Amino acid sequence: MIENILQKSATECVEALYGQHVAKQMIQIQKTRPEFEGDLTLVVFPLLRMSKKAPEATAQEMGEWMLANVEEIAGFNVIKGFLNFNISENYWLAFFSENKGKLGYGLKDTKDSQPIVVEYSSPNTNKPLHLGHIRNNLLGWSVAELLKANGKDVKKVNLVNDRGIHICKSMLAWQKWGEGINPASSGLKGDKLVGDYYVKFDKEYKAEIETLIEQGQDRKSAEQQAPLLQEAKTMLRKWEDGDAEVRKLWENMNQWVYDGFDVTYNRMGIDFDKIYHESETYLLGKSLVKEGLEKAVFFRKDDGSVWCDLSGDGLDEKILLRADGTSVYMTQDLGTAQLRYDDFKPSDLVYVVGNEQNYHFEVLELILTKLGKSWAENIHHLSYGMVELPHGKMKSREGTVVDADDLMDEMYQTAKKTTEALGKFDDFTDEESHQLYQMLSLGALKYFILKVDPKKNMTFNPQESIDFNGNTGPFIQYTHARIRSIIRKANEMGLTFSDSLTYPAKLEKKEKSLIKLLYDFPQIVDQAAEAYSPALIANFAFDLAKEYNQFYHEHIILKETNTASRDFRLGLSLFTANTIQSAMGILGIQVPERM
RNA sequence: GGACCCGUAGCAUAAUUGGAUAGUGCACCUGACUACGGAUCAGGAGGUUGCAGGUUCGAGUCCUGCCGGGUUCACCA
Repeated sequence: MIENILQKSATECVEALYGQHVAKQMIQIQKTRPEFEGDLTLVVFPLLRMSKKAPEATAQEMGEWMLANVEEIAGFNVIKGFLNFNISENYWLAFFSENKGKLGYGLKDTKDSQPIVVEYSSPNTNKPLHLGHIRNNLLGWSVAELLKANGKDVKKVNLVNDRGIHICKSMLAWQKWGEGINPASSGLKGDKLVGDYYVKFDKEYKAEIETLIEQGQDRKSAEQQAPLLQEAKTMLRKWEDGDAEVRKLWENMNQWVYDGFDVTYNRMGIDFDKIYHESETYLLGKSLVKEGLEKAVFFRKDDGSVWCDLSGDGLDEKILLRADGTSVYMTQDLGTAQLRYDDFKPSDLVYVVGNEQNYHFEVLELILTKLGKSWAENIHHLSYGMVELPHGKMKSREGTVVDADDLMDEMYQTAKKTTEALGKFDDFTDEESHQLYQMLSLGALKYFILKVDPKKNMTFNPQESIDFNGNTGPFIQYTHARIRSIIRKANEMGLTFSDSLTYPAKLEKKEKSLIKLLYDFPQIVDQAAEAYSPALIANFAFDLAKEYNQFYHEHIILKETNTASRDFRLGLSLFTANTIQSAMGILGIQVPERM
C-alpha cells in the first residue's frame, strides 16, 4: 500500500536528515484535499521538534529527499506544514490492471479464526415489527456482512424473547376476548393479531386502574392490584410451572407470531445462523444466579428476592430474581450470554441493541465479570440511536408507530409509480417489474437507514426516505444500471476491452480520481468493520457513484476514437460497477442490470 | 437528584479519529440531451459547528462551566 511505503520512507528520511528515530504515530499520511495539488500528504508539524526548522523548510527538505529516494513519488509541493506528494501514474495504473478483474475486490477471504457472534433483531413475540426494529435488523445484518467482508467468521444470532409477563398479557387478553380467533379465520398476519390483543390488554388494564382509583385507591397500589395484572402474573407462574394448558396456548400464539415475522424477515432479506429462545435459556440464568449466591457475589433480601450490589462500582443494586422466584430480563441475559459463549467460544460477542439499554449492558458485563467470566470483556454493545419521526418519538398510544410491513408496502408503491412515470421499461414482464420495484424500494429504505452513523439518533422522514434522487439507494442503483448498459453495448460491438493492457499516455483528472476512490475500498471495509459502521460503506458507495457520474459526463466512452482510452474507460467502468455491487451487497442492497 | 449520550445552513447528514478555506444531499434559483441511460451533470445562494473559557503550531473533534434536548437509574423487557 502506498500509504505504508510513504510512512516507511518518511521514517527513513527523518533518520537520514535529522539523525533521529520517529515513532510511527508521528508520521501522519493522509489524502490530499481536493483543492490542493497532489495525491497524499505528509503533515510535518509533529516532526519540527526533530528538524528544529520552520515547517516549510522541513517539508521542502523532506520532499526533496523522498522524491530522490522513493520510486513511486513523481513530485511534491509544500504548503505551510503540509508536504503534498504526486504519486506516479504508473503506480495507479499498476493497481488498476492488477485488481480490475477481481470479482471480490476489497472483500477478504474468511480466515480460520474464532468466530464473532452478532446478536440482532431479538424481537418480543407480543407485537409486530416496527421502524425501530427495522433499523436494528438492517444494522445487525449489515454489520455481520461487513465483518465477513473483513475476513471474519461470523455467526448471526437471534434471541427471541418468547416468554415473560408481556407475552402472558396478550395471551390472557386473547383468552378473555378473542373468541377463538386465529390468523386463518381472520385473515390477519399472526404477529398483527397477537399485537392487537396486547393492546387490548393494556386498554382494559388501564380501565381497571381508573376504576380502582375512583373507589379510593391510590394510583400505585391500583397499578399493582388490578385484577388483570394479577391474572397475568398467575399465568406467568403457571407457565414457569409447566402448566399444560398455558403452555399449549403459548405455543399456538407464538407460532402465529413466528409465521408473521418470517414473512417480514424474508422480505427484508434478513437471516440468521441460529435462533435462541429465552424460554429455552432462562433456566440457565437462574442457575447462574444460584452460583452467584454461593460465591456471595449476590445476596438475598428478606422477601426472598435476589440482588447484586453494584454500589461499589458507582451503580445501584440490581434485581436478579423476583420475590416469587421468577426471573427478570437480566437473569435471562446472563444465561444466554453464557450459552452463547459455550456454543461458539467466540472472540467477540456483539449485541446490536438500542442505546436505551446502555445501562443494562454495563451491568451485564459487570456482573459476568464478578462471576469470574473472563470473556465478559469481549462483549461489545453496538448501541445504536433511536429512530424518531419529524414530529418526535413513535408512540403507540398516539398511533404514530410506523409498521415495518406497511412501510415496505409504501416504498414499493413509490418505486412502482416513479418507474412507471419514467416509462422506460414497458417491455418488462410483471415478474421482472415486481423484482425491480422490490429492489428499488428496499434499496431506498435500507440505504436511507444505513447511511447514518449507527451511534446517532436519526430522524426518519417518510417523504425524504422515498425520494429517489440525490444521496439515495436508487441513485447508486441507477449508476450501476447505467454502467451495465454501457458494458452491454460494448459487448454487442464486439469490444474485448477486459484483456486490454494498453493505457492512455496521460490520465484524465476524473479517470485518476475514480481509480483513487476504487483504491480506497479495501481500507474503507477495514475501517467500517473496525467501527461496526455500515454508514462508512454507504458513504463510499455514494461517493463512488457520484464520481463515476461526473466522469461519465466529462468523457465519451464507447465512441472514443483513441482505442486505448476507450478500452481503458470501459475497464474502469466495469471495475466501478463491480465495486458498487460489492459495497451495496454489504448493505444488503441488490443492484439491477436495468432500471 | 445520580450516571451516560447528543447539539454542525430551513431540513437531513459528512468530516481521514487533533490537521489546510467545515464537505454532501433535499428544498430554492440558473443552465446542459440529434455522444454512450436526464432516476444524470454543471453553476448559484445558504455556517460565529448551542454559549463562554481553556489546552497547542493547529479544535466541529480534547478539558472545564453554563444553556437546550434525550436515555437510564423498575420485582417491565
